[in-house]
Amino acid sequence: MPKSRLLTRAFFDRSVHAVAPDLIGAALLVDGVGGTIVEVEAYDHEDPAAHGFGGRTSRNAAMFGPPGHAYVYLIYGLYWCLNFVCEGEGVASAVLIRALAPTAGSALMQARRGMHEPRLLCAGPGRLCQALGVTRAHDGLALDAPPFRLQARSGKIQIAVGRRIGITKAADKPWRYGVAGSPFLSRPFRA
DNA sequence: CAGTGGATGCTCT
DNA sequence: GAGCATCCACTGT
Repeated sequence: MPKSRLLTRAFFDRSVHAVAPDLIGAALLVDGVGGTIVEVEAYDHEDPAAHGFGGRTSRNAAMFGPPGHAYVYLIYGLYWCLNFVCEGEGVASAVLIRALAPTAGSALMQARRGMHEPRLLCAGPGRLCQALGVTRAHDGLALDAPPFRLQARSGKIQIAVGRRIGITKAADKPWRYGVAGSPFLSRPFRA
């Protein structure tokens, strides 16, 4: 087994704009199922597009909790989205996990998704939560303990930057990060 | 390929 | 009651 550094709270207790690109290439497993993170977006506490911007509510409570924990919410009444809480407790900044390159548990992911094309198993925030079985039950859970397992990126990689997807407020901010050439992105990065 | 619209339900105003 | 950090099926080139 190659040695691997697990991501703990200290990793997330930094600016969300530093954490987000550092998550590209990291391994994310939930109950042993998952893959390599290839796309994320940063949402900071002064960001009108961020759920925590308007203050604490019952939905976004986990965003105001300690760093290194999950914030999971339901979007469009249909799909779950997984975030990693960053910066200090009470700051309400988080990284949205948008796409993985599947590496573990593909059969289970295919069954959960009801489809078989590897490229689309985890290509999008809703899709990857469906594939990994992430639901409201994971909201507020620590990321350095089961069912989560997060391993730091080992090698050096080239990280692409672009505008965030699917939002109307602060849509011009270049806070989307990813692996430019990956076939597992929710959408390609513009050249 | 690109573009459009429906599904579906929770949260906040 | 409006809006939503989405996805899929379907249309038309």
